[in-house]
Amino acid sequence: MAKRERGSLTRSEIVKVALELAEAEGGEALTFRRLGPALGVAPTAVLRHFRDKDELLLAIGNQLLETALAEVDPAEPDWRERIRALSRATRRAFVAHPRVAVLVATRTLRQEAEFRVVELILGAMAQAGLRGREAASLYRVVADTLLAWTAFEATVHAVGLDVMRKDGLAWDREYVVLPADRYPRIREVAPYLSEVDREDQFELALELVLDAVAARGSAGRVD
Amino acid sequence: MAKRERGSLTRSEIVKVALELAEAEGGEALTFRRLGPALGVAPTAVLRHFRDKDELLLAIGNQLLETALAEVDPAEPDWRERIRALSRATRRAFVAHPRVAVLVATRTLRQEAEFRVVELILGAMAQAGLRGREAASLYRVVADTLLAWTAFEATVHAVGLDVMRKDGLAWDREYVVLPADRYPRIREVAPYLSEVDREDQFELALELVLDAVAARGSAGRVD
DNA sequence: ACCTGAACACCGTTCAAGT
DNA sequence: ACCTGAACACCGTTCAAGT
Repeated sequence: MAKRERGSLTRSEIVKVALELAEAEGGEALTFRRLGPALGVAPTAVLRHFRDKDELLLAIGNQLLETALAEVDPAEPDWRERIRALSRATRRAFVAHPRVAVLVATRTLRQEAEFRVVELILGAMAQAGLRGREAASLYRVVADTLLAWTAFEATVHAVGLDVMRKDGLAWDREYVVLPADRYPRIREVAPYLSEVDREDQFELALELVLDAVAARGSAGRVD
Repeated sequence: MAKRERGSLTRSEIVKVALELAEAEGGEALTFRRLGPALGVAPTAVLRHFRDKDELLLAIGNQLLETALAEVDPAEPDWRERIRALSRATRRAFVAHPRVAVLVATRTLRQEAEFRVVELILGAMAQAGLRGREAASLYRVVADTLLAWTAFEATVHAVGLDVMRKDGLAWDREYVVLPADRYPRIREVAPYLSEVDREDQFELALELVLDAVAARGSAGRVD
């Protein structure tokens, strides 16, 4: 534990170390009592910078989104490509920190980075030709699809790391052994389920939504 | 606390009371120390029926899915309608117990009811004309879309109940107040965001996926 | 076989006290 | 202003003991 000068503890360093701690030792290791010492400080010192644990969690989520946003070129002229870039970057950022991602992916962050993401998606909707009510509706489909898939993928990866937990998606090892007479379809498709590429799935779900946006927006398109 | 005979504590009663307790007092009230007395029993007695808290949680999730499945008519001949019925029933079951739903919606349950859901969706894929690898791929899009939206909606409702928490999706109250120069699109669309009907959104996302399934399956359709 | 009660090893958060 | 240390009110889980 490095010695610490008095004013040297910052929110951003706490977030960074918390992220590392949770990723290295698992989400359940993310406690003030372990985080303090990891920062070279008393467990309660962190509470001088974050009101409570939830505020720390949301800040960590914001950090993941910031990382994703940094990879997106806002000058990219094609709105579909802009959404793809955002989606892939978000997926990468969250999957790179799966154990933390599962803790924050389903949360509404209400932080800077989230607003920027919303603005980016809404900008794409507008360029696709969507306005008002319809823009809001399709925005939600896009945003929630991104959010949902990201959360899902993060869960899969986190579970892969936490070999201890009984949770999981080991279709090949578990589902194949089910009684074939009661679950004939699962039996049939099980070998393919285990080899489905998650990145391809993510792209596919994304394209379905973008197709819908394009179809509905084509009347008023600006490009 | 009703007096209890010795062998009278069952898994199904524990699940039922746990569901009620969590729904009435919030997810964080779902502890063995509170659940025991609610059942008229010592806190640790529940551990005689569930290995640990996680096993109890998965059993609660299974219970929600059972409720949903009971509403689906497996004899419905139209595969799209079967998926719609399943999706709506799942949505209803989870939204009816939002505080519990957020705890279990993103989990892989590996219980009876989950297998039945998978089998049902895969059956629909087969009837749509999808086989093997493609059936597996589109199954995942359908299942994950259902799962993700259910989790999302449950979160929104749970947050609505937990007025205490800072979390939420109060677009109308919060986002409108953002600096318009930095977030012009949010400013424009904010009023519509708050009035988007979630059930419609759910249906829309679902239809997009069903359209994709129908398009890819039309070659080998069985009907 | 099923349940209890004490004990163990943890939590987040508050708050008076230190520097 | 920032940090510490003790204290408070909780957790899940284990285990010897009871019936």
